[in-house]
Amino acid sequence: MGSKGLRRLSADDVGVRRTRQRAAILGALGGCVDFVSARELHALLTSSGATIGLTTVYRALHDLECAELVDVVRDDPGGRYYRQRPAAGHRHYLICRCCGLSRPVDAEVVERWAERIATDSGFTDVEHTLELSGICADCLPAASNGEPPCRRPVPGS
Amino acid sequence: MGSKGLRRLSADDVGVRRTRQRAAILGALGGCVDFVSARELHALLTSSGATIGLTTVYRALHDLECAELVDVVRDDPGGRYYRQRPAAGHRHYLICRCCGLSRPVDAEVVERWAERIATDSGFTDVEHTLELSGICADCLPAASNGEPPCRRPVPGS
DNA sequence: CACTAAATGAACATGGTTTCCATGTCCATC
DNA sequence: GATGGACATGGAAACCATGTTCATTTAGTG
Repeated sequence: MGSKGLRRLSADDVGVRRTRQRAAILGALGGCVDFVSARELHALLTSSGATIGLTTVYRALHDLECAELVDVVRDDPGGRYYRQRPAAGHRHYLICRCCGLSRPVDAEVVERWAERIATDSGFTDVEHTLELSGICADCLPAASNGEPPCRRPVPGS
Repeated sequence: MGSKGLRRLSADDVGVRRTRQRAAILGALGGCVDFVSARELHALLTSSGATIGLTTVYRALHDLECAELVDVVRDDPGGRYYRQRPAAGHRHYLICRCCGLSRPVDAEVVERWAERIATDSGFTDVEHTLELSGICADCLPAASNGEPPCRRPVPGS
């Protein structure tokens, strides 16, 4: 397995190849505004004509995750959802539990807090995960009627 | 399924019974300092002589989670780990990726930040999850040698 | 003591993710 | 143009935590 991640996905890099499949995955990810699961991405790709295996999608997403080129959130049962990282640096999101709408939030405060915890605690190599979820304005009417999720069963608390 | 949660686990509550198994689960949870998985808890209970089904452990932990009497963290593949909530209110933890040592951290800053996001965003019913992980001082020597986890394969980034 | 809803637990189902492994593809070299 | 090794692919099967079913047991009540 290509456990080195696909750094820049350029043919110049040693040990990482640019393939039709990876290009397709990157392309599809770029076209998604919100978070998608590996299966959703695979369905998207195959339904648009691409020939690609589910395994390959999982692998590519995993590599992208290691390379920190995508952001990941988890839903309640533990499923992973991926989104292209909008800019440099570590981003956090506020996600609608109903429709999956995702919006990056500024978490500078939390970053600094986490750094302080790290130095104060005696722990090294401290990492953090942070997820915010709620009901967006569009979904509020439906959600308050106890209706099921509008589009996708995305992240939970 | 007991979808009402086991509120106070007192016989006064209508519809919730105190059983040998639940008492054992609560007892075992109380005896654990750090996070345990459902399976670990089940193993702990059966190996100490109790007769209890894995299903029952899952159900009880789920109920406790709903009742907010336990805190939950997830490891990388999505498994859940439970710990008795140390006091009232929402707690966050710093957990050693190597040995599983868990230490509650004061996250007032984050709580307030999350509330502000909630009001600013137009989202309602905003919830947050936050996890910190690192390598504790005791594990640092072993971890830096690339050795495998000391005791348990607990949470990751 | 009898009765009933709640709880139990073994077997089975589920579903997302990972591993296996045979095959395919790319690239440098001969 | 052929060769070989490293990297990549993908279908099938394994994995594993969790959910579901349902016959049986049990707690607590009347």
